[in-house]
Amino acid sequence: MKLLIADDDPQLVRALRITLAAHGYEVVAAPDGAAAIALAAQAHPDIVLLDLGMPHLDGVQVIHALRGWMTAPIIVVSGRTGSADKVEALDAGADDYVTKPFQMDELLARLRALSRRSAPAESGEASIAFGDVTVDLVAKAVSRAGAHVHLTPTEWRMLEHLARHPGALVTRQELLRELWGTDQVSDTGYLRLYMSQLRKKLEADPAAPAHLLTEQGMGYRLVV
Amino acid sequence: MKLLIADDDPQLVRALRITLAAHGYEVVAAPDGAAAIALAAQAHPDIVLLDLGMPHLDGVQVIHALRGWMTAPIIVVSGRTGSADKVEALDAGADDYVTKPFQMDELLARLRALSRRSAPAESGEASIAFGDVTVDLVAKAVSRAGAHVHLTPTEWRMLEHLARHPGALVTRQELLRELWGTDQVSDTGYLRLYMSQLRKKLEADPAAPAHLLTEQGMGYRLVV
DNA sequence: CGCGAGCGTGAGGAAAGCGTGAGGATGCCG
DNA sequence: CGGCATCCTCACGCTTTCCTCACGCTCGCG
Repeated sequence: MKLLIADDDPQLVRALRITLAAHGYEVVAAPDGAAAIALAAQAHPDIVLLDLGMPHLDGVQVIHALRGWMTAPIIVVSGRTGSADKVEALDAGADDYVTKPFQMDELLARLRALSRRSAPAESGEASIAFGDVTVDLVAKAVSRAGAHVHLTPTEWRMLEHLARHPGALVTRQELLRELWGTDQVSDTGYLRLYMSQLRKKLEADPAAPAHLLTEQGMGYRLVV
Repeated sequence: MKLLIADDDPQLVRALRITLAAHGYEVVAAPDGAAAIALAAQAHPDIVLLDLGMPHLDGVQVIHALRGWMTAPIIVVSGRTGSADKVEALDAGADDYVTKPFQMDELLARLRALSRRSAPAESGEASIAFGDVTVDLVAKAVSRAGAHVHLTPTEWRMLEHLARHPGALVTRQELLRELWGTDQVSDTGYLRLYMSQLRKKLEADPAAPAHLLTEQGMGYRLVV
């Protein structure tokens, strides 16, 4: 998560940089509006932290300029507490407005709230594909060569679990616990049966599976 | 734009309702947490305005409950100014936190900022079509081969929910929560009945549905 | 070359889930 | 008060799914 800080107060920037870096953010900083715009264009930050009281270029103008081409959330940090200033900044395109002085944990929480909302829009790992099969984890739908494939609930849950860990080995215990809520390792007859049916529905040659692989003595693996 | 206000102060609710209605919002209100959850399930608000200090159910619990199934932005309005309260609410899933007393124009600006950001994510199609049936989600009207089809309220809400997620599997829990606001998984007699009636009205052959499909053991799916 | 362990797959019965007709309960409106 | 639309309950028969059982196959190993 990359963060652009635009503020002309070196001490505040220093404090922010240390705290934010400690919380896993990558931080870049600019001391005035013009530099902030240039840096945003170059570094593509995920979130912008923008001070309103910078020299040479009004904060609202900076917001307008940024909003001209980027959609990342903008949090305004300002000493002005009047509602007119807040309204102006928010309507210019800011997503949040925090007044100085502020508690660091509140700023961090607001950062989390914004990144939480913008994250799913950007990187939706909602579906995975292997061979001519696509698995849509949100719609709970499976298609093969464009045609919808019908799965029973147990088949689906089994495939879903494998698809959520593509490439990883999934042990039999894990699948049993996931599908039947039991830790019984006694008989694994179910697994063999349902894996067989999945392969019949999804593999070109069920006898020689290319993606739903067996790891003898361990479990199963979905390779994409 | 529909707004849900959850607050136990009748005077504040009244003031908010008047101001927000004057700015073009459709307003529904609930006096406590449980009612807010039920109303949210029923009314599909675009934004939720949530007071933290309500009786019977903690505001944070309400946020968790809402976040379990809906993604609309939540603005917390609270008299508590401590950063710990803010962090807790934001991390529970709230999108913004405004402290009382607040300026109405600031709240309006924050509403605009949130709706601006969530609008493109949520905006689905205004109407969808399958077979010889057209579902107009804005006008709440259904036509088949050009002729208007009359649906009862429950039938409509069921179809609407399916139509808003075309191709996706909709679980029975989801529909029950949507139509009856309950988490009862006990008996699903309603669903079977209303689906039967929908098919009679919309499918060429109700016995062999082509679009309103059953996924045994899971739920229903509308394929276009 | 025989053998046992692990795996794949077909068949079939039991159980759960589903569709639908009939009809009572409820609320609305003239 | 009576007609009407809607919601919901109940019961029955049918379909799908689940799971057991049995058998054949592959592969590593002595």
